[in-house]
Amino acid sequence: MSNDSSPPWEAKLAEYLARTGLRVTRQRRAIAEAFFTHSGHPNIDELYTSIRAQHPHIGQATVYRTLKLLVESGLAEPSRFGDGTTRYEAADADEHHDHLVCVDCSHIVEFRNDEIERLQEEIAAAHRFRVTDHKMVIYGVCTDAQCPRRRSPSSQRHPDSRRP
Amino acid sequence: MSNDSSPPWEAKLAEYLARTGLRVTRQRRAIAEAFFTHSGHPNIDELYTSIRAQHPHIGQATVYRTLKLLVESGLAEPSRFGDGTTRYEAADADEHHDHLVCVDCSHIVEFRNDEIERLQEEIAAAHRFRVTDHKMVIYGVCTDAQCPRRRSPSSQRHPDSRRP
DNA sequence: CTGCATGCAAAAAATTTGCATGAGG
DNA sequence: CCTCATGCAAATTTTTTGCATGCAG
Repeated sequence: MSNDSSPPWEAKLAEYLARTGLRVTRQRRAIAEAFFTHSGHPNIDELYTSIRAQHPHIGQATVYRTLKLLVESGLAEPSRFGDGTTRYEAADADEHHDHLVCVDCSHIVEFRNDEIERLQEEIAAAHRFRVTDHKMVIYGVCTDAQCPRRRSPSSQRHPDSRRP
Repeated sequence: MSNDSSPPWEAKLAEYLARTGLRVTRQRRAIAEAFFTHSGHPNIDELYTSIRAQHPHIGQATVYRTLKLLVESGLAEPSRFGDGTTRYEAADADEHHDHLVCVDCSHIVEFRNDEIERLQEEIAAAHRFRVTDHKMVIYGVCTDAQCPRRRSPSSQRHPDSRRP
């Protein structure tokens, strides 16, 4: 793994950087690779940790700066799921999806629902808004044993504005 | 204004505090009153500022602590709209609504759509989740002159993980 | 070469917490 | 009275920024 001739994000990133007059640096490539290789919805700290393994002297600030570039270029998408950190995932311009988050184990399930997407456009139009983006997060609890960290069925409010 | 014999939240708050073995203090009453009187979706800083006018020596930490109580009691609901702060609004248990946020002027419009609510339950059920809460925010731009701070039609990405 | 990029550490911003003092029931 | 609550400041946590130096083009 990681010896693919050229992953698709490489060209998109290079194109964005060129277009914006920015440079393709070793760090940006390393951070982008770590990001696109990482599973799930990592936050900066998790990315920084996994990057450090291969590139011990990349600074955390560079990870922040590069993820911001990835978001601006449309390659990454940020979300907040209530743990106080911003989490990122690879963006797919024409296949937006939303999230279902288990408040017990923090497991995240992605889903897409065209009807909801359509309703959102409809609602925005009714209020004379042109949609630029939208986020929907459903917080819940697994009703069967799927949830690995399943706990007692109390204290199940959504975790907005909570820190661990 | 503010000389109503007894606003509805007063009893609910007292009941919650009693049930939890906590006390009804001058500060908690003052903060709750400021919160329920405040229009829009204030954050802690905005609440603190408006409370200060009447109660100059209430500390910011008390505002944080009290808003947490209001959320736990179900009287307030927290949301994040992308400006880096947690904003609060009075909660209405059986009339959940979502938000439409203008990325130019930060104006917030509330809306409710039963079809979306229903679809959310359906989606959660399909993934064997029991919904505890959900949040949907549509970011957009006013398409007519409603938006007071309307600016150039560029730089219109949603403002997640952004600080002012 | 020249200016953007990086690392480091300090700064900011939002929120939480420790502790001595104050006050509700 | 006896806790719980508060104010204040310090501590935490996440993210941003300043600056001297490094490196891409």
